[in-house]
Amino acid sequence: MPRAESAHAEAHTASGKRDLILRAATTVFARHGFFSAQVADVAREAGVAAGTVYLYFRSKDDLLVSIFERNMKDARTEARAALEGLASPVERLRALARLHLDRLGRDRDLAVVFQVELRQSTKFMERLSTTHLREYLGLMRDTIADAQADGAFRKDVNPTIAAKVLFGALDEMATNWILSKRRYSLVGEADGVLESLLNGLATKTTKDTKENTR
Amino acid sequence: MPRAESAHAEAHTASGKRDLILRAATTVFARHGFFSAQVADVAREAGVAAGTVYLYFRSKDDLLVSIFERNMKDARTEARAALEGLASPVERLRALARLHLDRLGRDRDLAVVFQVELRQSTKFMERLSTTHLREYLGLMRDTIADAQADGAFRKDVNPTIAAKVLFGALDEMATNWILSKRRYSLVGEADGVLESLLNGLATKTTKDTKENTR
Amino acid sequence: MPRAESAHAEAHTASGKRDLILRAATTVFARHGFFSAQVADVAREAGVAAGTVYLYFRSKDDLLVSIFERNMKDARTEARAALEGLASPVERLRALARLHLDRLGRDRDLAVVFQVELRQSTKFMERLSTTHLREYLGLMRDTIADAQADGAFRKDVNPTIAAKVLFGALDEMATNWILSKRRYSLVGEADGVLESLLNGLATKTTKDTKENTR
Amino acid sequence: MPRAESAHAEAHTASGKRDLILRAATTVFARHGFFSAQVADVAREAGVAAGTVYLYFRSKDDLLVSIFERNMKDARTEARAALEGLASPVERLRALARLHLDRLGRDRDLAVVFQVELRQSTKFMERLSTTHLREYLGLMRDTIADAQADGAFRKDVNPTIAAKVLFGALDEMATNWILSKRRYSLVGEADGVLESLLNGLATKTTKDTKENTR
DNA sequence: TATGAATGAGCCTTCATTCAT
DNA sequence: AATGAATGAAGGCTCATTCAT
Repeated sequence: MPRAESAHAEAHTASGKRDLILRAATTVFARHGFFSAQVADVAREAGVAAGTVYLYFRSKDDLLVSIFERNMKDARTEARAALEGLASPVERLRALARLHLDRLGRDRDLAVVFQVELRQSTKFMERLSTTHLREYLGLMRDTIADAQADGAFRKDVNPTIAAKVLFGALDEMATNWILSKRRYSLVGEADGVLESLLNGLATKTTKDTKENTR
Repeated sequence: MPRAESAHAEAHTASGKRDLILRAATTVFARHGFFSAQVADVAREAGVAAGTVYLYFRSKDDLLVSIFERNMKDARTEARAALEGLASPVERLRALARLHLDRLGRDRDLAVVFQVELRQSTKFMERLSTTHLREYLGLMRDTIADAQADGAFRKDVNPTIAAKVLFGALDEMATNWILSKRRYSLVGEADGVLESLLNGLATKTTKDTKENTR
Repeated sequence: MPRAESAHAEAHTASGKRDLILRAATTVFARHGFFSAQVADVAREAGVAAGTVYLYFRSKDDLLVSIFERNMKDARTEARAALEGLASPVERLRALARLHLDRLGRDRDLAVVFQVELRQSTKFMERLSTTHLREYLGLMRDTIADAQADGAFRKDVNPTIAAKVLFGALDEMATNWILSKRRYSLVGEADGVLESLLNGLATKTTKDTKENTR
Repeated sequence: MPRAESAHAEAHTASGKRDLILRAATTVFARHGFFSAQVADVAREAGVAAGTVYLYFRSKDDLLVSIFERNMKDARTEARAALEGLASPVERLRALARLHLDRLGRDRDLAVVFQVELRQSTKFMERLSTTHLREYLGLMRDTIADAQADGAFRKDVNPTIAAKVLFGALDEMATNWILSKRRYSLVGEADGVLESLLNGLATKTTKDTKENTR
């Protein structure tokens, strides 16, 4: 997080104030919920006047969307860098899972906004899922397909379904973590999820029986 | 209002009108989103006056919570009946997954409310997750533990994590289904999810290597 | 209070039920205030259905007005009987004052309605003051004029003003009594008021000086 | 809106707008009654938007209470100044009575609010009577006690009762004045009230007889 | 007569957004 | 660029009254 250095220092640059407000919005939305939160609360948290928010954002909705866009952009950059050196598709999948949980686990307010507030209504959901999320799921699916081509993954599993299973599992880990009263490492869950999913729950004997016939 | 005829038949019993309103609320919340929807819309959809809603429900929030409670109760009853005859833990897990997706897949409006609208804010989320959801995850975890005791499942997987992975995967299937423009059978996804999860993505050779070392 | 015998017995006669509801309204209006009180509360207190109230009264306003009319009628009857045997105007005035405070002091709920709830708005006030109150003040004024004719009262005091002073003093006693946390006899205040007013506050010497010149 | 011109001059100071709204509320409450009056009416009368009222007042109730507080504060200031130069307790009592009626007589709308609207319910009444009114009655009682110590007033009258009689009499004068169709000077009634009360209604002969024995 | 479920008009209050300074 | 006072649309909820039974 580059802005961690000094929020005050950045307040004098245009993009610095934009980030300042976005950061405040994240905190406030996480604390009160998007609908209950007032734009005035965000402004107060950011230390600016209510009107100033509208110099940087079109609307309250735009604040929420911008939090998403901003962080997805960062996440993409981070992911590109991390995946670059990894040749093995399996390793890339593991890195993806760890990045996903690490990013949310580092910032609880952000996690709340991503896991709860962004799912306000189908209006947001559809908008998000048809763009970034589709892309993210696509990346997972492709990586899984690569692993299948490699021979590392079984070829008789639909990579699209497998990607959704993985994403869903990670998503659930994140949601559970923010709702839990216990404080534990979210990224620490990544290996457990992957282990379950890569090697399966069943013992070898079970695996041979044809259970999935109707 | 096409349902007005059948609704009329139910209108003469107290619980009939309550159900009528709950049904209308599900439709309206799914269509407009909980926050955008107006109580007056719900009333109009149900064919009653706005004030009548408040004879059966304390508040707009109560409508949302009641949709959840009502359906969880039904689901529990249905689940109990379905699981009764199944001795094998693995079969019970499969039944659970199918029931989960079948229930949501049968009623798209209900699915939207469950997958989107009920996750409005941490206020609802916490309330729901600390009661019904905890119980549901607990049932999955216990069934998985049973399978481990049976020897059907590997013992070196944490059943709590495995339960979350399964629930998360099913949840993601449901969310993808409602957001998708394509019309397909949601319950049909159950087997694919289970197959991925039971037998894992990895080929046997991959499984033997120690991939999950950091 | 004739209805004291048995409210239940009277519930079977038309006027009995009317009185029952009026009694309930007095209690409820005193407890919650006229505007906050709901017609349904009155009905519940009376042990009848909400709709039944409208068989006996035109509106909620009518309940309030009827409480007033009913009690003024009783008061008039009582006053006529009490004043009949009294020849001395001064004694009649004293009897009037005692009756006034005694009637309110016997029934705290009624007192609250008379001292507070009936003064809701100029709408009620004007209606009441142009009828019953005018008559009541007129009775006081005439009695004072009689006392002046008798030689018991000074002739250089305007009887209209004196009547208002007396009524205002009694009214204030009643209002203070209902707002006071202490429990004391309201009618017991009558003599003190009269003593102050008849003989004045000033000592004889003071009385001779012309203080009331501007 | 005839007052719009002068109002405009005040609109530029924060307290100016607050006063503007309070003034409008007094007019509207006097005209329609507190409960029938709408906040929107008050806003319209003040020439501001409905929401603006809530920038200066917490609630509709707060408007009513603020009218009271505001005027009691003014009245106290005025009374302190007027009483300062008066050594004689009797003169002070007379000044108090005249101030009381003069203040209400100068502003009919204010008088209506004080005499009628503020007596909405025991909720308001108790709140007001336990603070300002208690203090006001206390001031009257102390002044009467001073007059007794001076020898100007008889010592065998309870000053607390005498204070209530005086206050009640003034209060009744005010109420009669606002309900009367006739237009006359309210403050002009002060001397008549005091004359009655100071010197009493009874002639000297009557005074000697012990009428106040039961 | 009596019921009480149903009605629906009405209102206080909130708060995203604007705009004069 | 920044302010924050002002706006006014919008909606959840109440409750007096009605009416089919």
